[in-house]
Amino acid sequence: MAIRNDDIERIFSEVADMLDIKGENQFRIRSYRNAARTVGSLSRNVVDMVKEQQDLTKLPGIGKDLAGKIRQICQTGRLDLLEQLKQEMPDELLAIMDIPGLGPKRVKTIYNELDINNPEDLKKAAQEHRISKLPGFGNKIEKNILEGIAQIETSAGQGRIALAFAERIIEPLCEYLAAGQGVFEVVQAGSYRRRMETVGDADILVTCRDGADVMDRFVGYEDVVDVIAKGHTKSSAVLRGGLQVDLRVVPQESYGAALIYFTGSKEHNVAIRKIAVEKGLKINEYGIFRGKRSIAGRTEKDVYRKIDLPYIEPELRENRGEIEAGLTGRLPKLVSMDDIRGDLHIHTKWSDGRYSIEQMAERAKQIGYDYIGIADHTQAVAVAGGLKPERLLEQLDEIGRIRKKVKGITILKGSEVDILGDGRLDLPDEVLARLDFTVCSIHSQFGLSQNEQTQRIIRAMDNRYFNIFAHPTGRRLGQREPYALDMERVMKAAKQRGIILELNANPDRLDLNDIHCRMAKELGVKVIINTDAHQLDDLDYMRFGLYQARRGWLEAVDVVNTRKIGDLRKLITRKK
DNA sequence: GCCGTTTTCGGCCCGACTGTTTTCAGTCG
Repeated sequence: MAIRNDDIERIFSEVADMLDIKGENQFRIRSYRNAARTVGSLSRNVVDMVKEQQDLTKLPGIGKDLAGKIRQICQTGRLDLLEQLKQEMPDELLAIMDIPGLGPKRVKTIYNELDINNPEDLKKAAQEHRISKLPGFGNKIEKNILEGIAQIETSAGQGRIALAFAERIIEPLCEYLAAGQGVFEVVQAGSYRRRMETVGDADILVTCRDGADVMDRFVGYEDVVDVIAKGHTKSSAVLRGGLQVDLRVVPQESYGAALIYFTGSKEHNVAIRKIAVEKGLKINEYGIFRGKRSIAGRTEKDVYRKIDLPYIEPELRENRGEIEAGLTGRLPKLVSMDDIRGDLHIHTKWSDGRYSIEQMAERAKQIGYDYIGIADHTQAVAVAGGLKPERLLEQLDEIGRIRKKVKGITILKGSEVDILGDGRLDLPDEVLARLDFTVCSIHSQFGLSQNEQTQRIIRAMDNRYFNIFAHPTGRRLGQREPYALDMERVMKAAKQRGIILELNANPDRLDLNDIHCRMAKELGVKVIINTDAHQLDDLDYMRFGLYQARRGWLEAVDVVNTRKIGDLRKLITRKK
């Protein structure tokens, strides 16, 4: 089985957790956690880097020892150290660590004193009040453990929620808070502001006259079902539906510093604090300090400037090289909505869309686009009403008529052509030749092996009418895992053939992900952000695609639907 | 375990809240 980067990430993070329970050196543990993250956010396959005998110690946080361990995992699929740790303690203990309020120390105590190593036994012990008798434990902790277990049991498999869904919960809460007496500013921070594809909890920052008032108002919100913590400056509550909200009240002069702190990521913050320390400064959520004197804090920009960094866009704050880029003036100028001129993956009533070609075109015109591309399904996707070649040709004639009617926007004739199991395209070449462009995609046989799937895709790309590879991994957030494919090989094949990769902006897909976008940029593969709209409002999904593109460091030059129609046409015309 | 114009040792980000304790450890972000 091919080892993926996230396999290595998981192994290292399990090692870190187990070393933590053992009470090992905190900094050694941190090294494993850092390494897990480094590998997890890498835009290249580590397995390939090992095969090519690249120097892994060039990676941040990877030294000689961890490089050796990575090689071992890549070559054998396992890590001796982890196996050894599993001999020393049951790995079910890691499940207990997931319970809120239980960290390594308490888990260790529970395990040593009561020989409990799984959530079921723990639940039983708590019900029998054996936990509260342990040293350092009490009734409250015991009660919290039971609630935590219950929470995990009910929300099992739920976890993080999609960004678009979080938006519908967080925005109304912010409006509610902003309407409170004496409130100056309410701003969303956290992973939501960094526009991560999923959000684990909401982080909201408030400046106001009186913190206690805001906290009272917060816990009084109609959707609050549980208050986890409530202080003068910081409170946490759970909303109906399970989303946890952390609210922080900060003084206005600390607004920028707090926004940085609360936006994260944690890793970004650690990195900038480290730079501050090297300069004899200290950054916390109240400002940036020399000794006890605050030297900045009102705006984010001020704080960054004091450590010689330019403003860093929230989407970049993952400690994936943005700090080094900032220090050397190489930060990307991220693509934005103003750059987008069109959308080339639009469905209509002709297949499984809900509106007519004309309606979709009119809406696109309202948005301000220069062009759109109609791309309905082909016959193989029968459940979606895929078009047979004759029907598609009729549709092309219809688009010809609509072009005369709807002025001020170019309507391109396209098709979402199904990639068949053997790598053929679902339309004969003579029909493909009549199209302005194709988006090609997979809707069947998700279960092929990585090698088979990759070959299938590359074989399809050999067809000279293959322009855009749509929703490349086929994942649906929280519903369907991506099919197995070697993204690096696929991208290299796309690059050779002048094929564009789609970043599908549908919030359930967001496919490519951020790391893939970065990979495309580094390999020189062009990306197109399409909404895959099936109805009018879906056209507004473009912003979610943009968020993801920005997280992947993409600039307008990397994204083809920022081009004028003439330049776009050139990019989707392949050499014969 | 990593890292280095204070390099091969001695550092490694910072603070709030909770619960148990009576001055602080543990957890979290």
